[in-house]
Amino acid sequence: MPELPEVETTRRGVEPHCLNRTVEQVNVRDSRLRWPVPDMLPATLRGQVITAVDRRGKYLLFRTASGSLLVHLGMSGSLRVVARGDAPGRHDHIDVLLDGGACLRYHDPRRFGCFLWQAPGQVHSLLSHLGPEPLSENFDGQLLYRLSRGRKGPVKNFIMDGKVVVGVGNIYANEALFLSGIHPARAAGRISLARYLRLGENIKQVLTSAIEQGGTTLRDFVGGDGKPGYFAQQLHVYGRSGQPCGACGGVLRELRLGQRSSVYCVTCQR
DNA sequence: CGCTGACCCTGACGGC
DNA sequence: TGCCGTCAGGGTCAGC
Repeated sequence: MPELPEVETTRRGVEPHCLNRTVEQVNVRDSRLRWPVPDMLPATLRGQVITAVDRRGKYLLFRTASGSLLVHLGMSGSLRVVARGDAPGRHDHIDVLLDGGACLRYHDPRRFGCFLWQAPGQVHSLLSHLGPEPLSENFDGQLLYRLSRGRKGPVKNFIMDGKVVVGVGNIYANEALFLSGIHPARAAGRISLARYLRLGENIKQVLTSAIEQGGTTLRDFVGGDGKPGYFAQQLHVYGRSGQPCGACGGVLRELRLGQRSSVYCVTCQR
């Protein structure tokens, strides 16, 4: 479900309800996520004050003095604030009860997400090898150009590699490549600096725009405040295979790269 | 080191 | 109506 804009939308939605709140209780109804929810997590988190809600790539970090709750939403996860006493539904696996009456509820049908603990002063191994944030000054086309030299794999897989840059998932990879006029299957190492500079800017632009729109709602994504995102209306290629290209009118084609669908325009993208 | 494919899991959807 | 195959926004890991 979520790419970086959806995770950031979730972060912004839940942050006001969590900041400076004390965790009163953690209820784990199903611990079988991507990795099991640690047995120690509820007791460790109980009584702690949430001092910040941060994001690293597609991970959310709920900071406390004794460590951080590390949450990933996987493909189908969502985190919402509900009223305490709101009955949990199917796939509502975890509740974090906060003082003041709010409840942070983790929902994840496919259970590809995770709910883990990061010790204070440490960086979890899941985060330690991540590349730069795409919206930071540490990321640009220069970086893409430098890291891509000699690489034969498709550029789409390259920009979705979390060791290169975090947060670029299938939707926005497709969109950024379209905006940049780059064919998704082109070998990453055979793209010029000038084109990577454009791609870097377009990645920033498409992610920023999606965040402003509250993310892309496909199926049932909702942000932390329960509202859907509106970016889907602006998608140029994702989910539009067989439809006309908005730029040239040609029919958009689809191919599979790394087990993921890639939609592109044969005329506009080379 | 880079790349490919299997795998984790449930649900929605299309074809028959 | 039901069964079956396919696909879905994530990422890790093994193997070559």
